[in-house]
Amino acid sequence: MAAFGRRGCLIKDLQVDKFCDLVAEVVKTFYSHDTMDIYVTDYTENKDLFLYTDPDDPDVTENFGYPTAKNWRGPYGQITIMVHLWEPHASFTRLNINEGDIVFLQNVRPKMSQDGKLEAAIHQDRQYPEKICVMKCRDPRQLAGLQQRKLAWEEAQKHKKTGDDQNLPKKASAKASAKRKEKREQQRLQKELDQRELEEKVQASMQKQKQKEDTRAGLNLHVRAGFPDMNRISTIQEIVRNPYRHTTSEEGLPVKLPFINCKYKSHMRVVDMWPATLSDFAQSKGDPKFNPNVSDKDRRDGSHRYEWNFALLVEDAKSPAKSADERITLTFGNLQAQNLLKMDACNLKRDRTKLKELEEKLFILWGNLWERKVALWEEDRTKLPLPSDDPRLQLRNKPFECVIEEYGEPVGRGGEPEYWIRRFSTFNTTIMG
DNA sequence: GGTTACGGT
Repeated sequence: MAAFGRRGCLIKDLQVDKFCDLVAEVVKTFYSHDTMDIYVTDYTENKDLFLYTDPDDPDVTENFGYPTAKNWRGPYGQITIMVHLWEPHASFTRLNINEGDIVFLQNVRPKMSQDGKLEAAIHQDRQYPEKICVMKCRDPRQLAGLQQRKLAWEEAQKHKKTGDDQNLPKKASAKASAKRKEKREQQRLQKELDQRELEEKVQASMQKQKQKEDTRAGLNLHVRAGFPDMNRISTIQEIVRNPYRHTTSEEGLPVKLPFINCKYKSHMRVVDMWPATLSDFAQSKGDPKFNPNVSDKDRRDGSHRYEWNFALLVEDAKSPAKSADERITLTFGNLQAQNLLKMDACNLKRDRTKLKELEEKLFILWGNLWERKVALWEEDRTKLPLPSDDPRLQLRNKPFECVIEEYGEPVGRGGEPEYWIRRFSTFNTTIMG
């Protein structure tokens, strides 16, 4: 995965041929057969950019021989750069990005146009031809900086029009000067306060926005996933076929790794679970059936030491799985389950209160899936999993956002494992009770 | 790898 914001910079700092990443607002798009131009701004000024003049600005009486943009709707000034997109970025952008969107642009290559105006291009990645370097930003922290610069720019434009900064006296006594200094200091403090307030407001509004989008996407707001700045949503296919598993050995031979330690952000729906008895979701470490390598210590106090041990079968929120390879199993050991449930394992066969609590928590996650699983079995011995849109299932559950962690489980005794099993679980994902 | 602050497909 590309390092996020490694070469992040602002339009004001762009230099020809110095690759960089930008977070910017799309103000205009134009496409033609297999390329696309996007005009983006991050509300910082670069004097090498094309000057878009405001036709309503009385100060602009002539354009000094520069071309004007007649139908330009703003923003005016030198804060917008044209970025020329080559495939595959062009198609992706044409389908997924609209004017007004905030985008994260990777590997932007600034260049000079023939008439000396700063422009940029995103070329096809030679090493990974499928890689898309245009992403829509949703994350509050990434958006906040841009929003602040936008507000600051708009504020500055307003002042420019009313001419506030021209009312300062040209000459002043020392006393007046000191007074002005004090006033400036006050203004500075006030500005700092305003800024902090603004930041909080932006944060709050972004969070609200994210919630709104999640609601629109039909996501379960009671399940919270960490890493809010990870906004690339992976599908099961992408996770299963992670291209980074294919690599090269020291001898230069192709190698397929059994697993990769990495994390994905996903939108998932639960379609089955294991084991088939809810009270078996926690197991005693002293039980040799569950823990074959049970130690004397475990056996001694085993009856009091319980661990979570269950699995969930999930599929993509957007597309009901057509085949088994469009689903993955999430495995929950003690740590992952504690994080998901915010509950400690215990003897669920004895503690009915905890069992009820678990049932209620998991209901939030999987809706009526459990009761349908039980009912279908009792009706005519129908077993899950079924396709999630199977009418018999009458499934009423909401997909949720989660961080999925991929890891390898070593198999074999002694030091060197004989082989590894590729496993998935959730990470930093919690059911909010 | 395409031409000029439009063109709006």
